[in-house]
Amino acid sequence: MAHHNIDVQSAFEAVCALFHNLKPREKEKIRANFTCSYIRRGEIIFRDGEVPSGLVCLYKGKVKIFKEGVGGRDQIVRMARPVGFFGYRAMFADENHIATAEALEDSIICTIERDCLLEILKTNANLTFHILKSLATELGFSNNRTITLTQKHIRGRLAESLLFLRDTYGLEDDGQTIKVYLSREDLANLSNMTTSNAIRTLSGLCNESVIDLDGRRIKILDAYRLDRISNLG
Amino acid sequence: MAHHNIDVQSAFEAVCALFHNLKPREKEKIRANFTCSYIRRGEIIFRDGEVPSGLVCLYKGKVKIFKEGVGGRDQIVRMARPVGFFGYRAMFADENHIATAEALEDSIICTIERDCLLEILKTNANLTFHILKSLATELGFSNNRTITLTQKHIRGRLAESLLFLRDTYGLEDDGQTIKVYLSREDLANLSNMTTSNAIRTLSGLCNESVIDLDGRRIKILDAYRLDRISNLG
DNA sequence: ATAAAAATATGCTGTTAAGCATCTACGGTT
DNA sequence: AACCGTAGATGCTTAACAGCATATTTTTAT
Repeated sequence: MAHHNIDVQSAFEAVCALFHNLKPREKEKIRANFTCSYIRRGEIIFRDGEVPSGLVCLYKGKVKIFKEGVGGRDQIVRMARPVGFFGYRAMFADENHIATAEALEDSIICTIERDCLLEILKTNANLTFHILKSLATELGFSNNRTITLTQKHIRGRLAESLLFLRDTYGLEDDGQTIKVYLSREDLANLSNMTTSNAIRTLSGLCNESVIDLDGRRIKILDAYRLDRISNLG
Repeated sequence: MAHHNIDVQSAFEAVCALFHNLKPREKEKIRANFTCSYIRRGEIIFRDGEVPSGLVCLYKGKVKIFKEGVGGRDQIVRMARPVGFFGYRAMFADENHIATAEALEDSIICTIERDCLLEILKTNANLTFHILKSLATELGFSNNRTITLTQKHIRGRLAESLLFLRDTYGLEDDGQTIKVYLSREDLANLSNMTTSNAIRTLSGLCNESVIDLDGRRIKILDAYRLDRISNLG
C-alpha cells in the first residue's frame, strides 16, 4: 500500500534484534532480501496450503493463525504479537502452510526471503540453535494446549484463553483490561467452543464478577479466581 | 540390567546413523558419552517434571509418551519406534519434561549425555538445522492433532488412531494386522476418549467388518472405509 | 493350580455442550 | 436519519459422550 509510509529501516532493525549473534555480512544480506508491507484488518497474510515465501515478522499490529476444521469451525493455533515471527514452521519443515494467517487489526509485516535465510542458517549454528530452541518451546505449548482443549470444561478453556491473551498482549494502563479486542467468535475459535457458548460463558463469568464486559473490552477483575477456574474448571 | 547382553556398539552405530553429517571427532565424543539400558514393559523411562538427562533413543521396543490430564485421564502425545529419538523437546527447550515415557514392551534405550550433544550442536550448523527441521515437522503434527482430537467425532478419532498406529509401526506379514498391541485404555488415551467408548467403538467397527478384533490384535480389513471414517466421521 | 487382580464387554443414566431459532444492539454506508 | 448487515445475547432441544455399575474374560502372582 504505497500511500502508507513505512519506516523500513526501523522495522529492519527491530526484526534483526530478534536474531542473536548476527554477523555484519549476514545482516547486509538480510537487508537486501527484506520487504515490508501494510496489511488491513481482516486481510489474509497467507493461506492454508500455500508455499511459504519466507520468514514473516509482525512489526506492528496483531495477527491470528488458524486452521479450518470440520464443518467450517476454525481453531486458532497461534496469536502473533509485535515484534515476533510467525508462519515459520512450514518453511523450516519444508512444507506448505497448514494454517491461515489473518490480521486482527491494521498491521505491518516484514518478510525475509526464504533462501536468503536458509543460507545464513546453514553456516550460523548459534542462530540455528536459537530457533531450534524456540520451536522446542512452542512444541511444548502445543502439547499442553492439546490437553487443555480436550480435557478442560468450557469455563476452564475460556478462562485459560483470557489468561493467555493477557499474557500475550498485556493489559491497558488501568491494569485490568486485556489489550486485545477479539470478537466472541474469535474467542470461541481460540477456546474450542461454539460462539454461543463463548457468549454464554463470558456472561457467566461477568455475573460472578470474575471479569467485566464492555463490548469487546474484557477486564479481569479477579485474576486469582480466573486462574482457579482455568486450572480446576 | 546386567543379565541382559546389549550389543552397545551396534546400538551406537544405529543411533549415529540417525545423525547426518557427523564428523569423526564428533562421533568419538558421542561414543564416550553413550549409554544403553534394558527396560522392561511397563517401566518408566522419565517422568513429567524431571530434568532431561540427555538425548534418549529407542533402539528396540516401543514407548508411549503421555501427559496426565485432569482427573487422572492420560493423553498419549507421542509413540516412539526404533530407531528414533524421543524426550528431546524438553532438553532443547531447556525445560523439565512435560510428559512421562513408559515402555509398552521390553525395550532397549540409549542415552547421549546432554552437554556432549549441545556442544556438538553449537558448532555443527547442518546437524542443528536437521533437528530444527524435525521439530518443525513435529509441531505441524501436533497442531493437526489438536484439531483432530477436538473436532472429530469418536469414530473418526479412533479410526485416525488406528491408521496412525499402522503408519507408525507397520503391519504384520499378513498385511492386515497392526504391529502394535495396545490395551483398550491406551487406545482410548491416544484417541481422547474413555476406555468404555474405545471398546464400544472398536466393537462397532468390527461389526461393520472395517476391522477384525482378536484380543489386542487389530486387523484392518477395509483400509479405504477406515480412512473415510477418519476423514469424515 | 488357584486365587487375585486387571482388562474387556455391555447396558443404563446423566451431563455437557452443540445446534438452532429468535431477538436485540451496534457499526458502517448511502 | 434510515438502512442494512454483522455481532452479540438468550432460550430451547437434541446429540454425543462421560460416568458408573455389573458381568465376563484374561492375565498375573503365588
